[in-house]
Amino acid sequence: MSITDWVLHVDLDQFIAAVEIARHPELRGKPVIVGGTGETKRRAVVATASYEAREFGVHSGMPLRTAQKRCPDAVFLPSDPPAYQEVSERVMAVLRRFPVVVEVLGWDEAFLGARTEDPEALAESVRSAVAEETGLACSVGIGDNKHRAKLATGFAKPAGTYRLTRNNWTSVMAHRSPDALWGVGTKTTAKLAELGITTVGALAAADPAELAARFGPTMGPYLRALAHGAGDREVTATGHVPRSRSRETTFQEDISDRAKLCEHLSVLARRVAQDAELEGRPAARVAVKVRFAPFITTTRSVTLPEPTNDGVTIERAAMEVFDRFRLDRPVRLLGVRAEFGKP
DNA sequence: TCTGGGGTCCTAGGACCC
DNA sequence: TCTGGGGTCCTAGGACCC
Repeated sequence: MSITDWVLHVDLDQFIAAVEIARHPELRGKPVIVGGTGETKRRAVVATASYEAREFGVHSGMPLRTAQKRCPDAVFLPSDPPAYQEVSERVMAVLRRFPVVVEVLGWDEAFLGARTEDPEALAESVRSAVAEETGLACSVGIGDNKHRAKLATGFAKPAGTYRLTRNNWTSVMAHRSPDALWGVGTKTTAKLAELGITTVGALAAADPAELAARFGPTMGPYLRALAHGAGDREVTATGHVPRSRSRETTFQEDISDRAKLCEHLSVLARRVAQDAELEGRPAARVAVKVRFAPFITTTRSVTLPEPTNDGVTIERAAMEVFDRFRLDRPVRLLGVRAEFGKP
């Protein structure tokens, strides 16, 4: 009898939309789009669209305005993070009742580290327990590491299970575009295309030296390893220690007035200081982010003489950093981030 | 496609020191 | 002051993810 280590990736289907549908049952079967305040005229993007809305080409990250053009009959709802957080905690509690290690990835995702001979059976028990106790559907990817488990979930959706391991990696993945990999996006895919690499299979066979020359000594080999399906297999339940806390605001209308910007900056800085204090960790650096119209983003930062989460000090540091920006265009976003020192 | 908010990790250049 | 090599910190920016 052999006991095998498996990684399961549990991902709730259309999570935010599903929570809203659960509390507004009359919306079931309709295109539902959640994001911002729900007002489609405001600057905001889609957090989650229901499967019905996705039929119209609506997806996460799309401006609400665009979503409304594509799907004028959709129901638009405001985002309600505390509600999602609460449901998320209930789901995670269900997962923790299984004999597994649970590593939470976000509101709607978790890795499970499991010792079992039948991961499909475990996945099905998880799916039915979550459905029964929360009313939510989820999909489960089964893999021999986190990377493969995560990608497997994509093939499991909706409301299914899929197994991706070294045995079927090549047949499932080799022909796909590199951005199918977890950690490879459109930019890297475009750079790879310049090297003549347009598939996962080609990336797996690429010359490591050439990749290192293009992407650096760490990222180059890492990309090739990803294409082989390599990945971390360690699932840990220990909550992670945040590296930073930030707050940012996109203005409904661009602001040019310096005094108004300073007011916003001061509010943001104090909120960040509060967050840092709640975290119980002193900030070592303070960064200010300015997004100018049309969409030009720059960041400046400073190392504090001494780590602190004193609100006045953080606010003053943010102001000093802000002084270094040349405000030669209207500003659409301001942000403040506190970075914690190494523990 | 007039593009939110909250994060993480990597790279690279310059300063500074030995 | 015709000038090497390495280590580390600081800073800005890029890319990606949920």
